[in-house]
Amino acid sequence: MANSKQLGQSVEFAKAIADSTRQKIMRYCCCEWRSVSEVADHMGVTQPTVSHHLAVLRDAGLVEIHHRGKQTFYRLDQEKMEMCCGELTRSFAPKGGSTAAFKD
Amino acid sequence: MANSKQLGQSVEFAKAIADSTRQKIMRYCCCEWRSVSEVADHMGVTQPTVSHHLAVLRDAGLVEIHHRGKQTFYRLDQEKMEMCCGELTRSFAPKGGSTAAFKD
DNA sequence: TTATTACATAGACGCACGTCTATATAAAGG
DNA sequence: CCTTTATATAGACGTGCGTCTATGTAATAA
Repeated sequence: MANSKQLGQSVEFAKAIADSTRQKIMRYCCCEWRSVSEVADHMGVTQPTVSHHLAVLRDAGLVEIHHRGKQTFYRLDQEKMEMCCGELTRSFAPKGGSTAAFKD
Repeated sequence: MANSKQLGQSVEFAKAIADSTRQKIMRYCCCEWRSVSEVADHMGVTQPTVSHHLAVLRDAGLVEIHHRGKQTFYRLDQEKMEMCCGELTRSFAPKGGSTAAFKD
């Protein structure tokens, strides 16, 4: 039952980022540690909704977590993001080199 | 150009590839032109299901289309794929360079 | 201890999505 | 014309997902 790992990884990654609210959270948590309430205040959704989305990102391994007191801080794992995007590129754009996407 | 459109593009792209059947089709149509029935025969789903998934990929601009006689051929647009993956990387992994995803 | 704060979890609701069968459309041939 | 082949489309059905409210849990302070 646990076959085709690589494909499952890319599918799980795509599902994790396939939501506008989640991508907003990802952008907000991209470069700074953010608490749950901080994220909830910054966006137009409730705190449980934010917790749900952060749990999805956590299960996909896309965020780092850090506890301090009563608060929980999340930050996007940029390395993991780059790895997943790179895997997508290698899977679905094998013809291209590594520079085609970075033309100015 | 509107920066807010980029977000919508990334969400639409993620939604388009966030399905295992669709990713299988994408892999099968990655480097060769494939007819609809050819894809349906290669996978375990019906022809209308394949047509549906190809329509989703077409609406997202991820496949090229070519008609010949009664048949319709599809091929994954690798350039578009690389552009979308690059946009994801630039959005969610801005710290990394263009080579970090390929480290061992 | 109790109260408060921050977050997670459970359950419900509605909508979107994947898959199917049935049917329509278009092209090629008899 | 009619038939066959290849694909697209419509509709139905079940499942998954995003969001909410209500509640549980852990940490801090009085």
